[in-house]
Amino acid sequence: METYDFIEIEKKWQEIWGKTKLHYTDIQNIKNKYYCLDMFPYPSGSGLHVGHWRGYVLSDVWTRYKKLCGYNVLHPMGWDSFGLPAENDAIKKGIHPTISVKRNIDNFRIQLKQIGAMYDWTKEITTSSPEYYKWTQWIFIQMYKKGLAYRKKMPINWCPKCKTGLANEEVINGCCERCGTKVEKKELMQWMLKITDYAEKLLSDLEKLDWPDKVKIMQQNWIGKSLGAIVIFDIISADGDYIPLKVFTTRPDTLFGATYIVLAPEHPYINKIIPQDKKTQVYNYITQVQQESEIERTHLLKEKTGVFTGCYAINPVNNKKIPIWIADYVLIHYGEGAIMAVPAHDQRDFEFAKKFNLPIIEVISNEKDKKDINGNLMKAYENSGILINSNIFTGMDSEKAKNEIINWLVKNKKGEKSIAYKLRDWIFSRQRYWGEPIPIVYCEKCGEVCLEEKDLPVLLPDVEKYQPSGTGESPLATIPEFINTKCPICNGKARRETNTMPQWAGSSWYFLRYPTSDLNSHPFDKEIVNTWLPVDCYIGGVEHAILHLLYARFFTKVLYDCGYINFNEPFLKLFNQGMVGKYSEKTGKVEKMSKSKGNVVSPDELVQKYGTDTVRLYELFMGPPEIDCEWNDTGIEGCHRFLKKFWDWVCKKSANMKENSDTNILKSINILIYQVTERIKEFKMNTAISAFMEFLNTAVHSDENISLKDIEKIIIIISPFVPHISEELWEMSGHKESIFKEKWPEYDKNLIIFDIIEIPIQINGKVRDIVKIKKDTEETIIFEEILKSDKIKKFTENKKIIKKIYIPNKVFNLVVQ
RNA sequence: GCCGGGAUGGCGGAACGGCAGACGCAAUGGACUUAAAAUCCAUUGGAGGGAAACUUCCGUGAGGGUUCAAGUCCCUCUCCCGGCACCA
Repeated sequence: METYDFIEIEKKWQEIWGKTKLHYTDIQNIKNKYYCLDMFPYPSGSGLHVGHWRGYVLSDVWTRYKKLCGYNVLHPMGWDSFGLPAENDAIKKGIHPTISVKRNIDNFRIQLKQIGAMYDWTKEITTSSPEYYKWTQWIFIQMYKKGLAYRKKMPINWCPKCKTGLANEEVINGCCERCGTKVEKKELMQWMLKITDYAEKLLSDLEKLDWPDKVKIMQQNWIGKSLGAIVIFDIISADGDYIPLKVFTTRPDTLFGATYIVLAPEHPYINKIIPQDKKTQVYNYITQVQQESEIERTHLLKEKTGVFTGCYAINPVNNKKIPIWIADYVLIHYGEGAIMAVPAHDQRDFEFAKKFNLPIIEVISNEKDKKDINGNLMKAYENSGILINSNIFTGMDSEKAKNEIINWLVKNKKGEKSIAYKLRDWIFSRQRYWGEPIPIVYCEKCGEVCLEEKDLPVLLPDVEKYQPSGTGESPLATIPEFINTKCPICNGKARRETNTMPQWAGSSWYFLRYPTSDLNSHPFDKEIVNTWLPVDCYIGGVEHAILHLLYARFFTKVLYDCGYINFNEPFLKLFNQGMVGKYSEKTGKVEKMSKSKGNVVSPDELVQKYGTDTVRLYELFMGPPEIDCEWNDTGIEGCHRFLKKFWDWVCKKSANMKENSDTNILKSINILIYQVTERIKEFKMNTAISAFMEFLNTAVHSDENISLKDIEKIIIIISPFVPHISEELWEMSGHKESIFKEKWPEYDKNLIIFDIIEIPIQINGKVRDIVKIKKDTEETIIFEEILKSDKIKKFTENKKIIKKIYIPNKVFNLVVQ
């Protein structure tokens, strides 16, 4: 009998797959199409670790399973190769990003092939190649033409270390997502994408997606829709004029409790309304706020600060004159950048009112909350209730009052129903080198001009210095050959935009490019994209739950509205594999594997020692694929033992094959097929593997005969997990063609049912005996059987059976007293 | 603070409301071997009783509840992980 020589076997089959191109997809054949997509990696210099393997092995098992089920599967791979790390590397080591990226990609491709995964390498794409980013620029143009891309001077999140602006989504706890440096504010002209125009669609379309609830909820919260009202307060300005001021509130029912107004420090009205004598004080405060970083300003424990403007506003419902304040707890970019403060019913307003001694008027009754000795609230009451101190609305339920007060406001032209979203427009420019140049020029005569498709791609020029200037300009700004250009309209002198796009740009549409990755005339073939997309199953880490997935959905919706595609969601099903962590000596915690944490486990030695198939099996066996896990080397032995045992068993049985399998083993095989099929479908790969182990444990102890046909079924159903050994065993049993051209076997429904079953007999809920009996035996007959049992008699003697519960074929419970 | 998710042997983890701990690791004892590795066999949640076949009680983070029956459903709490964070 041959021994299991995994090194030879794996080498052999990876070579054969490379030659036969078995897993290359015929895009023209749209029958039974299935698009399975991995989130494409950023090709870092440190290569793949066992954490990367987990997702790729999972998607490969799923892909191979789908192929065996008769689907024409597209499973491509590519590189998200623009972005900061390559550029930082260039700065540090002086290697041009084009070169380091290419080297890293070549290395990644080799490492991915080591997994033995079924990628179609003819569809490979690289976001930093001009052939690709030409079309990223093209999409930008489409957005520009629709008015979805615009320029705005605004304070952006500035990372002093990366020397670039960051999207709000890239700021974690006030720090740079990438390097952890405290983010500062910097006023710069920025390109923005109007993702807020799509807030409602991005929110409501979540409903139709087969995504983990967790991710949907995260996106929901990120978009942050709030129903409320805009209320118009008239301001009496410094000059005595009345100026209408809009505020947004979700609690119009508390309008009678509004005791002051707060404007964000950036509110445009401030200049207009401040009386002369207050100017110094107010501007000092605003300057102070501007100097604070976002993290300081938004720190929750921070005491409220603010300044009185010296002006007043009129509450439209009761004509009360209330003071207008400026405070940094009101944010300019949300709602109207101004609020009506209701300290009795909003904790933030309450704290502010307490600090500055502003009046607190209760307008929702509540008896439950404790009050101090003077009968004052100790904290704001934020729930609903019955209105008090609210004129004609007094006595009304607050939910009803919301509508009634809005109606009153509408009737009196003092407000309206309104919706606010937390989602903000997407800051789309980066002051860095290694990204897609934004296809815009500034002409002396024509001003801002967007390029046309024929002008694309705007190529990224070679530079000698990658260092960002730090002034907020990209390194491109130092290259005259790049900047100086001609206006496409008047042919006059023009300057190029020097900002580049963020890393998220290329990954926002790459799934559209794969099916026709070589197409030169268009970003994608409309017809082919419409048949192959949306992606049927998207597999990747949960860390992209908000950013990447939201941006990709946004791009898809824009292209849909432009008529380029006929679907408006890119990913029908999403599966997030859990991360693989390991204890880091540096941080003293179990963390995601990374070079900087020093906790990376390379698969190389494991592959050498046990083989790819064993590593694949172990990656899946460690636990449920969606749950995070901690890497532990010791368990891998079990998976290797199993494969050796499986190899030996198949070899031994093959030497002595019979025409038909014997009853018991046939039954076990059918149960195995049933279990494995169901568990793969549910992505429960760990339990699918234990089903194989259980089967083998009984099979090796059975001397029953087994037929070739049945042994082949087992090899087929194990092949998605361990493709190399399966191909070898398949070939050894006399086949010339790849096992992946086979069909997934069916199980015989009649064979997975047992005729004789064991029914636990419970007394008061505790199992006291088990009876073996024919399936579907009548209750009365089972009961007679039960009474014969000595074990049961022990518990029923001198007792009364007051209740009998029989759950057919499951359990029999006697309640005795 | 708010929103998610979780807590089961020494460890990773199984369990449509129906025999808790499948499968694997580690450990212990044994077989084979000059010896070891590999392999195979047995034991392995805790406590008690029995010479033994066996048997009783307790056990799924804590405390309540629903149910004939709860790891699973409901309420309260503790701890851990993830996301958001002055969003009016």
